[in-house]
Amino acid sequence: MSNLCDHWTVPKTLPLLLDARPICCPTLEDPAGISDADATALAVRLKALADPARIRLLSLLLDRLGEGASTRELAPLLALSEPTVSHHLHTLLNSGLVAKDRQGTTVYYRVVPEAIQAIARVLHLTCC
Amino acid sequence: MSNLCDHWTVPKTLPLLLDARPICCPTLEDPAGISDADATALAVRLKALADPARIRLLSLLLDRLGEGASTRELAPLLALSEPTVSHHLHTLLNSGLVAKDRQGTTVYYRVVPEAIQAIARVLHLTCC
DNA sequence: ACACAGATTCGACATATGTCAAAGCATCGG
DNA sequence: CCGATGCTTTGACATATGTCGAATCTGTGT
Repeated sequence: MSNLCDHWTVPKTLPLLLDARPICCPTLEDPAGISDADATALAVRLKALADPARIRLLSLLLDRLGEGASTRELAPLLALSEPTVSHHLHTLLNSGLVAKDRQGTTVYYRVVPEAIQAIARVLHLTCC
Repeated sequence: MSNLCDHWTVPKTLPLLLDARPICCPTLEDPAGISDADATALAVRLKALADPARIRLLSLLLDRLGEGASTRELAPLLALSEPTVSHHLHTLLNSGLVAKDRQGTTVYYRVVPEAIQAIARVLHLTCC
């Protein structure tokens, strides 16, 4: 379990880390506040996190930080079908919150803690 | 503007602060990870945050930390109708992210930084 | 009581989202 | 090459969400 190769697929759709710009940027005098593009980019990440099933999924993956877990393994723990779990994992993958690594026929997903930290940092900087 | 009375309405539907339990709670041996109830509670807050319009709304309110702003004032800045802005403010209010204070006929909304900090803390503790 | 200004609620609509069963892919072992 | 195993995609469906115009409500002043 510990000697898996490190072929973790980094998602391409979104950068791994946000550029940590807070929601309220004091140096900008932009009267409209944060830009629509920045707001949308942040919303995409938050949306990926904002679902009970995906939060429980992340929770389970955080318990298996080194190894990761497969769709087949996760589905019964969430009492959801495999297609549904696959769909949620896809969402998490697209937003950079998890990475995947194919090991033969089974695909292992693991959490990407830096991505969660990045969101936490944005929110923290917003209200420091 | 600075001598407004402090009648800010604290929302009743959700506690002001989360109980700051991380997504992965190492002290629990719960095989199913975070409980469904906790996951849903966290998801409700994140969902409130996970929308571009509401993020921009918070951004604008963060620029007026002391005074707050009204629906009428905010709607043109977002290029949205007043009912829509009212709806978003209601969502933010219900999740504890903003508070409101009626001053005559106009209602002033202000951000509740502690609520955002609480979410940031949960995410930070999750991946520390 | 009345009219007005501001905010919210209502009704309607289009779109997005979560879910599953069934079908389709991909990889490994004979 | 073929079957078995695990994962994903597709199609369908119900529900949730964002948006607006119109109607309604709430408080202020005359």
